[in-house]
Amino acid sequence: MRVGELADRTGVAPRMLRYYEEQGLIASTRQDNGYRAFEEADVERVRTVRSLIASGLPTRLVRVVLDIEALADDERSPSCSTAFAEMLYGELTTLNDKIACLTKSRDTVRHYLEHTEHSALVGAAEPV
Amino acid sequence: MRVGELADRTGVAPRMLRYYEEQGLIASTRQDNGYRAFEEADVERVRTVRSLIASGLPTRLVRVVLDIEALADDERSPSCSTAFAEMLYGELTTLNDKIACLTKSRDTVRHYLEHTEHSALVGAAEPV
DNA sequence: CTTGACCTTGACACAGATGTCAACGTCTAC
DNA sequence: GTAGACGTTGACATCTGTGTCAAGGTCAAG
Repeated sequence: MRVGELADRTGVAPRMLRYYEEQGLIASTRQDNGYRAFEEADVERVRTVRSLIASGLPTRLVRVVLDIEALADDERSPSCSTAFAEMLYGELTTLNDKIACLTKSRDTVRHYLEHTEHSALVGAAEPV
Repeated sequence: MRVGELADRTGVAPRMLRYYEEQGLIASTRQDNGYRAFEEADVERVRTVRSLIASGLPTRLVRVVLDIEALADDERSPSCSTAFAEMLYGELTTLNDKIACLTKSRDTVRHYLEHTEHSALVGAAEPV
């Protein structure tokens, strides 16, 4: 599919899709006419990219996470440099901190809403 | 305490503390000489602000979360406009999405690390 | 009184994510 | 073949969160 369709299906502007490609977060082949060609799987990938970026990860880290996700199934006992592993471990810690912080905020907001006369709204959000 | 001490104790540059104040995320009184005066509780508050911003929340939302947190203990059955409640509900959904996305990425990274020869690193990170 | 550490405000600069626009090529439909 | 929708690249603008610096006030120590 071309960039416009991918944009329609993900809700992400073509401009940003090109930017993500430039940053190495998504890939495309080229048609004879120079148009980008994306695959079905890119729809999911773009959604993941969006979420990760919205969650405060810089593109450079999004790339790492996606790369790891990609080889997770094949290479089950991978070897990597200690430096890389330590970097990942640092990021793991950062991710845990972010999750903890967001969870606390989420609970704060939810508890607040539950105590307003609009508490019915909260019904849908399942506790974790 | 003055801005320098708060900076030392939070690891956040004075420049950013003034910025956060400008954005309404923290408050200070002024001494006679014009110096900002912060309270003990601001140390925690600044840490919270940092975490929330690092988690991708824009300052405008950080303000809302902190405001809610502040009145959570006093006003237990607050009344607010439907529009505000709906906005909060929307943010609640966003927070849940971010948490889910970060959790998935965290698990991806952790599982990867566990399968490398550096798996010993992961020991500290408790599963959630 | 001077020095040095700390504070003030204000400005300018920068990076990352994003919007917008121009100039131009491609393709479909009339 | 021309119009219109869509694609391409490249440039510039904007917003946020930051860093840095200048010009100046405050204050404690020598």
